[in-house]
Amino acid sequence: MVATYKDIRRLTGLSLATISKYYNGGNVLEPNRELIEKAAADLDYQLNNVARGLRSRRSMTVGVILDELDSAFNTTIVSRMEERLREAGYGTIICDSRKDAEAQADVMRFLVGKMVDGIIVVPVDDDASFLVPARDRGVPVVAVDRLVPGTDSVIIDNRAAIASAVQLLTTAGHTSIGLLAGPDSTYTMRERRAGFRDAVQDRTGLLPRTELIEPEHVSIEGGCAGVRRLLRLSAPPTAVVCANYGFTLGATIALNELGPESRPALVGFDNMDLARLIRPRPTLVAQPIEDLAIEAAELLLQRLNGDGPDEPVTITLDTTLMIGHESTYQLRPVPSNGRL
Amino acid sequence: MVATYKDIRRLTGLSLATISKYYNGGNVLEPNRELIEKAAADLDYQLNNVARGLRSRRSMTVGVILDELDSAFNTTIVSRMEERLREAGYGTIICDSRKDAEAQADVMRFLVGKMVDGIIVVPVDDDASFLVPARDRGVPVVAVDRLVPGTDSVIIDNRAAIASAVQLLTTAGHTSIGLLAGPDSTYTMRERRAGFRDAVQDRTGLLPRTELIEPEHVSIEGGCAGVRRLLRLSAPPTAVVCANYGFTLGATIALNELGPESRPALVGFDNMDLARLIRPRPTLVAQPIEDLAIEAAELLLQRLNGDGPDEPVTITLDTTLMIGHESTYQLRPVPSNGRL
DNA sequence: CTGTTAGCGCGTTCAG
DNA sequence: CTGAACGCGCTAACAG
Repeated sequence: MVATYKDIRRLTGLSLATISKYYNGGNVLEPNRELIEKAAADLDYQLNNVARGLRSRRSMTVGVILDELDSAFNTTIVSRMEERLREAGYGTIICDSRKDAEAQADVMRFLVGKMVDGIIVVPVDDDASFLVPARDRGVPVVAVDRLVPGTDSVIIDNRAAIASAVQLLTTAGHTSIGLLAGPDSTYTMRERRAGFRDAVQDRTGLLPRTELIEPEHVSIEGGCAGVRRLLRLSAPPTAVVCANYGFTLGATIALNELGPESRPALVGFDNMDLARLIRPRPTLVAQPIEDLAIEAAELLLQRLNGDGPDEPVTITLDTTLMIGHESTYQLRPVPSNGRL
Repeated sequence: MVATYKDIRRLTGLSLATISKYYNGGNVLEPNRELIEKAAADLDYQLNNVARGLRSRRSMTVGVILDELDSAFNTTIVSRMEERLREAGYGTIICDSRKDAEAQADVMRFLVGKMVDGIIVVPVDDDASFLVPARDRGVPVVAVDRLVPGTDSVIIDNRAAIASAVQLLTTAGHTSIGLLAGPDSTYTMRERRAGFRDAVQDRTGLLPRTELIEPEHVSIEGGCAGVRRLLRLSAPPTAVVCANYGFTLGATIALNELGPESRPALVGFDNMDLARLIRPRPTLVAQPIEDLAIEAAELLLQRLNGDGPDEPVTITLDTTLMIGHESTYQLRPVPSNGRL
């Protein structure tokens, strides 16, 4: 049987109130303090945070809803959040929505029923109706990697991210650039695609040929298939930009099967470990994933302490272009059109 | 304010007991049932699992302690466990021990204080003393990927795993094989190293030269450094076996910098995604990571339902040797010594 | 500073 | 089948 205040009372003769005060930082006479500490040690006593939360209405746990668990992106997100949250005394309940809106709504109800004090979520799509249960109960929500109107959000500057990739390529002389991007239903994909269009138009003065934008299922397979499809075009692009990590993996796999001569330039997205594994060393748009997680956790903690901003805020972080081996972004042979 | 039974009572005129019964599968008269359902819908009522757990002494949450969060192995582990556990109604609190025994002990106390019903853990080392708080409170623990005496464990057959790699290499004619393995303090490393020794002796009739066993810091860097050190030996091995995923990555990186002629054969460990990214396609000892997670979750659920075996059990799963491009495991040039 | 008395939201006896 | 009463472990008023 696990020990409770009553057991400590039995051993010390003190009242429950005194014991409670001891555990809540109140002033307790030195001899009593010692009595309690001894009894607690003897009983191997452990505070019951559940009962405690019943009164204080704080479970000291937060829910984290990810759209998938086994991706490098979300792995880093979880890791950093858990670190920061537990530091602040919070437990982290993770839930995988598996990119399914219904599952996401289920999970939200599940977490609300678990009385979590706050929720961090990477939403599956733009439909924010799943947030209702949290709103109703005043549970603060922070969205990550998606802009959710009316809700605290921590995102990256997706348009600038893609623009930096396009700029690198156009500077290297590319004028025909393909993009591998997912459906517009996802915020990041929509933004990156728009960023691509704008940047290409901006840099080359032309609208990108629509064939160069390949809407694909967001996955490694999609990246493989997409790059192959791009290269089968009558006028294939000389460079390809990948709008996320899965596409980058897939495109790399597909390109590995090509000879170096016919290989287009490639700018990938995300994961930095990749840079060390693949030859030629890839050029990547690196997201500040850890900062994304830390900022989100910090923002939620502020809300939980009641000292956040009055209005919902949006925190936007910048990406970094990691230049790889030059063969990954330069034309080869290099028919420099004078831009470089 | 969030609704409680009392609010439902107010709207229905029923007693708390009846409402409780409704939510716990008891028989309630049809009209009353409808009353409750209507009131619950109006109030947007949500059962308070915390209060509920106070009495039932079940928090319906389990703790999962990993030695690191951002590794492909643990990512898969978490993903599958969360899936299975939530299916069974349990929330999953994840904690990262960061391969630190003290942090692990902290986390254990944290979880016990959170009244988790059970714990799944990938322990950092062989010291099982951190389990005491759980034992004291009768919280069932399942260890994953480590054999913990007296505790339910789900592991792979590490010796056989390495033996399969060695067998492949010796069959291909290799007699001088290096191993990249971590310190003996980790169960898996100890087992894989022992498996290596046994297998080499078994197959070649010789004890492996000790220089060929490189104890390294378990990391990508260790893999890089280890393989370079092996190749600098006066008589470098013609093949290298990696005892984990990090080493495999590191070794691959290091080998990428070598010309194909001087490149030793390589058998890696773990992650299957890797196989698709790297050229030449690597040969890998693939662990059934998902099964590891599922079996562990299943075992814990049994314990939570009180219908598990009387004694602690050990579940051992088998690995699969994934043959990559033949250049990754065959001698080149092939001085077949008649074994093949 | 300490003890007493009420609950927190819900589950579980018991009567009825 | 339903209702009243009590208790889960702890915190928050208030008195002393």
